[in-house]
Amino acid sequence: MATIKDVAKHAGVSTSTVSHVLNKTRYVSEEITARVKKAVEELQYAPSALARSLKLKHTRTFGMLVTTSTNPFFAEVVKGVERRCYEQGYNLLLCNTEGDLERLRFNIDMLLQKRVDGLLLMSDEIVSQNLDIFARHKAVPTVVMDCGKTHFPADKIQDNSYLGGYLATQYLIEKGHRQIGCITGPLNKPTAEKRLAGYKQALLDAGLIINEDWLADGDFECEGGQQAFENILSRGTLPSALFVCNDMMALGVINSAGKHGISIPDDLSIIGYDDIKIARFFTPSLTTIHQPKFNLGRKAFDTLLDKIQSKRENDLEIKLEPTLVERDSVKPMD
Amino acid sequence: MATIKDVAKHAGVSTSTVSHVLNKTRYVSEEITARVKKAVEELQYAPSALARSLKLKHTRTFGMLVTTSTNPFFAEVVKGVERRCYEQGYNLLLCNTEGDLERLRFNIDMLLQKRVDGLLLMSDEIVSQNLDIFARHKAVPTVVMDCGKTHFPADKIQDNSYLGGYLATQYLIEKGHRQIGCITGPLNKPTAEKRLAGYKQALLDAGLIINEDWLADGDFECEGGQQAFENILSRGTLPSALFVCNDMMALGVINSAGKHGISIPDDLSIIGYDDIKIARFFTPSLTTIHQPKFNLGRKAFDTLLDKIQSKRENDLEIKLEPTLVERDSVKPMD
DNA sequence: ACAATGTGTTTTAACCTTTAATTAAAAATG
DNA sequence: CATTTTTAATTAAAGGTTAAAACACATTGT
Repeated sequence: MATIKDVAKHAGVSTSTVSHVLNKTRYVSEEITARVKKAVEELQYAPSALARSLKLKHTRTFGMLVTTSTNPFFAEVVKGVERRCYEQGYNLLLCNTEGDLERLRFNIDMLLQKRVDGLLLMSDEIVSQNLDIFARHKAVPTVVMDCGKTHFPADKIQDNSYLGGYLATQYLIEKGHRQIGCITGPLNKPTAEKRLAGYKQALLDAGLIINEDWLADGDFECEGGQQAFENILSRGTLPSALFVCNDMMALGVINSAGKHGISIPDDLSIIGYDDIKIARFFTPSLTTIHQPKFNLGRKAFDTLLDKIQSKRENDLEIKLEPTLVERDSVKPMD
Repeated sequence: MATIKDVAKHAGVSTSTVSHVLNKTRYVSEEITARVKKAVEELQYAPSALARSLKLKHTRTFGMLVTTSTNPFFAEVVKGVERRCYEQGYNLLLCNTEGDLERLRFNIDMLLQKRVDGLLLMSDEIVSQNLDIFARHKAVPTVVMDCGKTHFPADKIQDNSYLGGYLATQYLIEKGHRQIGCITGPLNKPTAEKRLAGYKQALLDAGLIINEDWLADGDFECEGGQQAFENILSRGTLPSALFVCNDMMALGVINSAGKHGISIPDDLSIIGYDDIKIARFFTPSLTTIHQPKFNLGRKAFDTLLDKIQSKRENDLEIKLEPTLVERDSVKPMD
């Protein structure tokens, strides 16, 4: 591996000059520039980002923590930030926590030792967790991408799950439904809790009662949706519509309903949440609350970059609004 | 940010001693060890992986390139390698190519400048591409995770798509189907091509004819599956069964079939490929060819790690065999 | 003619580690 | 007790880069 020294020697100049022509960081005469470039070419020189970062005190690398990158929702957000990384010449170190707090700590520690320039946190476990880990390191610009408080300073991108929950339920009511159940996420997660709150408020505002028999909590995965649905099913009569708090669980309940001969939307209307890419390809196409996932990823990246470039001190709180997307899984009641 | 020097000064020892107690790389007396540890604690010292890597000439970081990490198949494989990374104390730099060759080159260059210890390539674009980029850098251990030849040395993990295609088609035949169509992936991709070849051979072996009307190619995404299906539909009579070359496209055709009032599996049997996690939650549950995705990711990581640790020179070729998983999307013909 | 200014390049220190070589002190040996 | 061996620590170089400071030389103004 050729180093900058080799190039310098080969071109008969100093390393400093080589550095300057490579980085265009000050004028170097035509002739020498040419000589250096030729040497670079001949030696197949590729600079060491390691040495560069050591000196420059930045790595052009962000670290990102997610609960599970296989979850389509997370996957789409991650892709949004990754795309932006590419556009801005950054790299992304991706870590899954899989709900393991130890893994979370370990990963953060590792990322900080690797001196990432910023941290993107989309892992519910963090919230309410007092991360001593952060104390060990210089404060790194951080953006956290779920609601809930943190014990450390960070920008926050909020998805307004409360509004989403309200919107979904309101839509069902508009369509004439009066018996509306809800399959929530794990209620210790702020997003899940807020969607439920939105649901309840919408019901309340419409003067409808909340039937506990039609409430069940899942795990934001297909399995959990299925189980929650079976749960509700086992308790007797079904509602006419169900607000399922994310699309993955909705997939689970559609599948489960099918097995019980319950037709969606004829026997039961369903509205989901997230609008993951495959939602429109469910059978029936899923009516759902759209989350601007790509934008969320983009915004998170941009906020981080801005914090670094502008040396902004205060912490931002950015709200992204959900919208309803109407497809075929909700039947109007007459 | 405290450095090792600060710790040394604070503990009244040399940096070298601090390094030794931190890395347990040689005996240091009880007393001094304690003093150093105390200093580390008090100064909240966290070593710089950057400086460390510069000296040690390894980064404990792998780079991974995929076409799109949102595709569940890729996502699951990525997660497999990421899990293994965590277990072995590595980090993963994830890059999407999104089919863009320029982006591929740029990313590889970046990863190599960052001095990743190894490269995992799961991006079809590479194949048949003569990547001059590699010449600029020291040969980095690489494993490529799709079939097809490469112009550079690398370990290969192969998924035996030919066998998978054969298995799928054979299964349909066993179930009594005689009119069997196929929706392929983009035929310039080796995996797509091989699955088709397996399909054809199975048909041939059973003495069945290949009806071109029942063949269409998609893009390995939902949309492509839909279009391909509409395509076949528009050509007249449907076959009784369809081998759809990945699960995402299968989702698309199930959705499309639903819209045309075609019932799966009563009117049309479908078998998919990949066995992505959500396949069992399709309606009906998708019969499909299981790919050991997690194992693929794991194997890829392990092969890379082994190459590095054992300094193996030759290139391995590892075959992972697909298996059939029977669910509800194929109806036996009587 | 000579100081002042400007230009293009080099020297050198710094970034933070690890580790081979070295030293100093203690322990063992004859 | 003098000498060798062992042990435990330190010194200093190396890893590959950047950039401030220094330098050498040419140009300009008076």
